[in-house]
Amino acid sequence: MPELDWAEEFARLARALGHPARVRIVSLLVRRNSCVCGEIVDHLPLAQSTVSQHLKILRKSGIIDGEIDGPRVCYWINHSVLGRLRDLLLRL
Amino acid sequence: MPELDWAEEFARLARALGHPARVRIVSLLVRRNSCVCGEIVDHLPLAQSTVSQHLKILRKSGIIDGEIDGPRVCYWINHSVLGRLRDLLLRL
DNA sequence: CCAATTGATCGTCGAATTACGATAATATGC
DNA sequence: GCATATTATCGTAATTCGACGATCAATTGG
Repeated sequence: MPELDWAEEFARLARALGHPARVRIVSLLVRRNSCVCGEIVDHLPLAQSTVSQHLKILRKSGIIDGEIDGPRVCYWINHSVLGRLRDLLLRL
Repeated sequence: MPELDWAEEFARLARALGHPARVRIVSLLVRRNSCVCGEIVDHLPLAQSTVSQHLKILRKSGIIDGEIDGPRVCYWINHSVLGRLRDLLLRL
């Protein structure tokens, strides 16, 4: 990852949270510590493929991490990245 | 404005800050208290019309307010809305 | 090894975003 | 009233987003 202007870094993180489905996913993961993809799909009124795309966007932003766990994929919050966003917002 | 699900409210505010130019505008206004449109344009590598569009997006989100001041338009941060976003992020 | 389960990826479509130049609107100052 | 300055809006083109169904890939259980 090349070094990023802070405004770009902030914008990238903000944009990752710029969709209600992604906000709900993050909120769910914050409350659950970790969650398998299928459970996340069950919590949203969206097709599995759509949720998968949102998960990909969140993962690319660094806000969540994921790992294969048997036939499933487990996701969780990357608290240091989320903390970074909070930090950037507080000192904006 | 109809009542909004909190995740949608959060997403709307996050999306408003989901572009580096808008982050820079907000940052400038935080530091300056208030600023006339022309000064904002001078701080960004973008055409006047593009900056005007970004200002409109920020105004629609509620994060900034604006008021005509002679032939100019003065913009400033709406701290209660920005505070609301901070609050939502902290208790996410 | 096969069928079933789980999740990612592909292809596609309509809608939204971002950028710009050109133009319109408004206020000021002469 | 008129020219100037300032900002918003319009029209447009290129790109990205968001949604879906269909399909592919990988793992598990039998």
